[in-house]
Amino acid sequence: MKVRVRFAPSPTGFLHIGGARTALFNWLYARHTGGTFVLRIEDTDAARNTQEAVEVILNGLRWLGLDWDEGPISGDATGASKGDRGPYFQSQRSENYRRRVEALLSRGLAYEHEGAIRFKMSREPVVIPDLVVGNVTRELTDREKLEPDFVIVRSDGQPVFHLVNVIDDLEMGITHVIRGEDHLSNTAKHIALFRAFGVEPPQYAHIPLILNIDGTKMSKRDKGASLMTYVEEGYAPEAVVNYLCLLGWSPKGNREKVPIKEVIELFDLPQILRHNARFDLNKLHWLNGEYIKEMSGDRFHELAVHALARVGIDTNRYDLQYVKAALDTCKQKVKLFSEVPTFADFYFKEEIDHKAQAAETDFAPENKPRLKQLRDAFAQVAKFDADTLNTTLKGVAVSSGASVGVLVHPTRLICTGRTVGPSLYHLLEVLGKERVLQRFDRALEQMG
RNA sequence: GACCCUAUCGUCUAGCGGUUAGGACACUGCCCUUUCACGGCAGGUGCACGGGUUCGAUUCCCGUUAGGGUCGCCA
Repeated sequence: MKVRVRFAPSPTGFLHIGGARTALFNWLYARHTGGTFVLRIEDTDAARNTQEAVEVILNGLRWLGLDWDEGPISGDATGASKGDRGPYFQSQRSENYRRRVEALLSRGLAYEHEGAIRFKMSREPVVIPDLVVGNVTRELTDREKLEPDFVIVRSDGQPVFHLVNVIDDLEMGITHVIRGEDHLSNTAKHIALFRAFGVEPPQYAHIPLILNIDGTKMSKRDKGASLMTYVEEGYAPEAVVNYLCLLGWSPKGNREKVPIKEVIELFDLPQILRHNARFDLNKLHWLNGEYIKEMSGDRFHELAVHALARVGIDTNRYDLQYVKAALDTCKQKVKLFSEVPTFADFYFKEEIDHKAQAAETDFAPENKPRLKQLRDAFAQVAKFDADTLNTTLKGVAVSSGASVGVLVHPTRLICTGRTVGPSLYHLLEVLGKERVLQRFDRALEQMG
């Protein structure tokens, strides 16, 4: 039987990083088995769910590169979708639910109570076969012993999650339910419901949760809980996906950076770890740097320009070759696109603000004659390239009796305003003689 | 309160009865480089605790502790 898995998020206005990981594992399993990945929107809470909230999810999945074979095409619940098992929005499936509830009612498996409809739940322990956790025997809690039956349709006529989730999985032919471990206990209800509908439940695989680095639950309020954080902070999607794969699963062989194609080949449900994992931003950061180093210059360029635009730097005002050359000096240096501005903003500013603390020492009075000499030497060079500038600066150091460092640091500060950045001589070359001399003149003037 | 899941360096993990317990991130030195980063070398830190089973337990079983989850007319 062909594998059919699904990701069934509720459009709350953001995509939780844990949800993204659940989507990823479903997608991986579908791709690994040659199965079908279905996207279903659980928008039963009409008041809260908006089209924009659905778009957030769709865009998040697209950003990650998790394409779905069936499901919505846009956030419009009544719009077109792909696949023949729709609708893929629960808000459009009321008739299916109504029919199913009628069937339960007529067979005496559900009953009305205070305007709501309750399902007659098994009083016996339910065994949950789970591909990750193993067989779990779920007994009733003391509270459930008081009242084992549970509401499937509210008194206002709205069906509840447990009901619609099961009906949809059943009608959409879902073969494997891969979801967060927070659903493990509730699975007893789902299994009972499937049987009430006369079918055996799908296979279950409950994956461990992602916790904060301190081991606490990651809630909506925690920084980093939303996938958008990583989009905005300048992470590359392939790095985020790779990192997420490493949480609760391992490619073995002491490997960390693994191309998604290989993950698809290696991935399988039984190897998923059973314990929760903490989200380690340090490792993601490192991994992101690895992906940046290997990405094409064009892709780096595109994402870096975007990062600069985010802080108000419009690179379009500059010559394309200049922008490319400038960004090339940063590619091997940054680990995050949000770091690009601090490495490259000086290329795109006419006036440089010098970091005050560094200026105190670098712009000391005794440095001024040496820097003036360096400025004039730079003005004389025939070819304004890194090698020439390197030898020129060293020559000035010798003739002025200063150490190279005494010239290097102020030069960096004069031209970039910062104490860290790209390789000095290369950055000078890219800036060009005109800008460099301008910046020297202005700084010399400020030194009084 | 009840029920369920889990437990290897600070973090992610390899391990599936006998290993000097391996790797990665992070951290600390040194080298390279007169910025930062990369790279190279070196280093410290771990099988939660207590009982079993076994010739032998990180590995199997039980308990304790700790963490997480669930018991909604939320999803």
